[in-house]
Amino acid sequence: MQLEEGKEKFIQAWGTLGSSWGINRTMAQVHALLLISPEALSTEDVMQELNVSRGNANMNLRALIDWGLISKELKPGERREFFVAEKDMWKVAKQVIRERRKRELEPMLRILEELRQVEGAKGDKETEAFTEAITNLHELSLKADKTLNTMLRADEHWFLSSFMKLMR
Amino acid sequence: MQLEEGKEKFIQAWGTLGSSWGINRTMAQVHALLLISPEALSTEDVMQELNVSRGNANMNLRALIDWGLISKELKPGERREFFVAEKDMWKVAKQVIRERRKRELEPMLRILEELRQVEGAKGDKETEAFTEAITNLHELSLKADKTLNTMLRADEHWFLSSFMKLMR
DNA sequence: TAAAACTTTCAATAACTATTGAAAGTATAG
DNA sequence: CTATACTTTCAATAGTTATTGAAAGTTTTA
Repeated sequence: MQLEEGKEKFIQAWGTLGSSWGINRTMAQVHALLLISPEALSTEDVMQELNVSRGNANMNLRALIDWGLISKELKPGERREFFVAEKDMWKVAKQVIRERRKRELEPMLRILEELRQVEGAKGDKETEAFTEAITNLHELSLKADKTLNTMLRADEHWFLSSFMKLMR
Repeated sequence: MQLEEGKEKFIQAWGTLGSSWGINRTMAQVHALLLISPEALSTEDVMQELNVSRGNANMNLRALIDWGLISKELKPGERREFFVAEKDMWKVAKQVIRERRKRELEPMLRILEELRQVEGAKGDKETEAFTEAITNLHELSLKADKTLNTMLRADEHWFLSSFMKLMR
C-alpha cells in the first residue's frame, strides 16, 4: 500500500472510531492527521489536507488543545501557529481517560450520591428497586474511579510490565 | 427527595451519559427505566413513562436486546412481551465492554495490521512517522485487547478482591 | 377462518450537530 | 500609526441522526 492511501485510510478510520465515542468526526481526523505528521502543521495545512473550512479547522484544533491532545508550537521567524500531537500513545490514552473521568465519571458520582437519598415507604417495591440499583451503580462507579486513578498515577513501565504480567 | 423526582433525574442523567458514549439518548433512557424497575415492563409502559412513540420504543428495546443488556420476559396468560434489564452492574459493565471490543477494537486492529504494510523510501520522514504511529497504536491496542479479554474472563470475585486489592 | 391483540417497519419529518465563510478581532512588522 | 498577516467568532445553512405514526406484518384466540 502507498503512503497516501494509508494516510487516508487511517484518518478515515480514526474519524469513524471517534464518532462512536461521542467525538466529532473532524476533531478525530485532525488528531489522526497530526499523529502521523512528522512536522508541526498550520491551520492552513489542516484545511488543505482534510478539505475543511477555516472555521472548522480552527474550532477543532482548539478543542484538541482543550483535551490536552495537541499543543501549539511556535516556529522562529514564523508568525502563524503550528500544531503538534502528543505521539506517545500511552500518554494519549491516559489523557483521554483523565478527561473523560473528569467530564463524565465525576459528575455521575455526584448525581448518584444525591440519588441515594431518595425516600419512600420501607416496604415499597419501587423505592427499594430504585435504591438498590443506585447503590450498586454507585459502588461500581467508585471502584472504577479508584482503578482509573491508580492507572493514571502509574507510569508506563508499571503498566507495561506489572499490570500486563498480571493480566497474562 | 421523592421517588418520582429521583427516577426522572436518573433517567435523564443516564441518557446524557449515553450520548457522550455514542449511544442514543432514548436507548440509554429505556435502559435506565428498566434498571430501576422492580417489574418487567411492556412496550406500552415504556412509551408512557418516557413519552416516546411506539416505533421509537420498539426500536430501542430491540437495540438493547441486541447489546445483551435487557431480555424479553413472558408472563403467563399475557400475550404482550415484557422486558427486564440485567441488574448486576458488573455484568452490565462486562457486557458493554464485550460488545464495544467486538464492534470497535477488533475492526480497528484489523485496519492497523493492514496499515503496517505501507511502503515508502527508507529515509522518507513522512513514511517513517506514519509507520511509527501505526506501530505504536497497534501495540497499545493489542495490549488493551488482552487486558480486556482477561477482565472479561475474570469473575466478579476476582475483580472485586484480587484486582481491587492490587489497585488499592 | 376471521377478528383481535400485539409487534415491526419505514417514509416523512423533526431535532440536533457540524460546517461554512464572511466579518470582526488581534497581534506583529515596518 | 496603519497595513498586513493571521486567528476567532458566529449566523446561516448543510448534513446527520432520531422520532413519529400510520400501515403492514404476525401471532393468538375464539
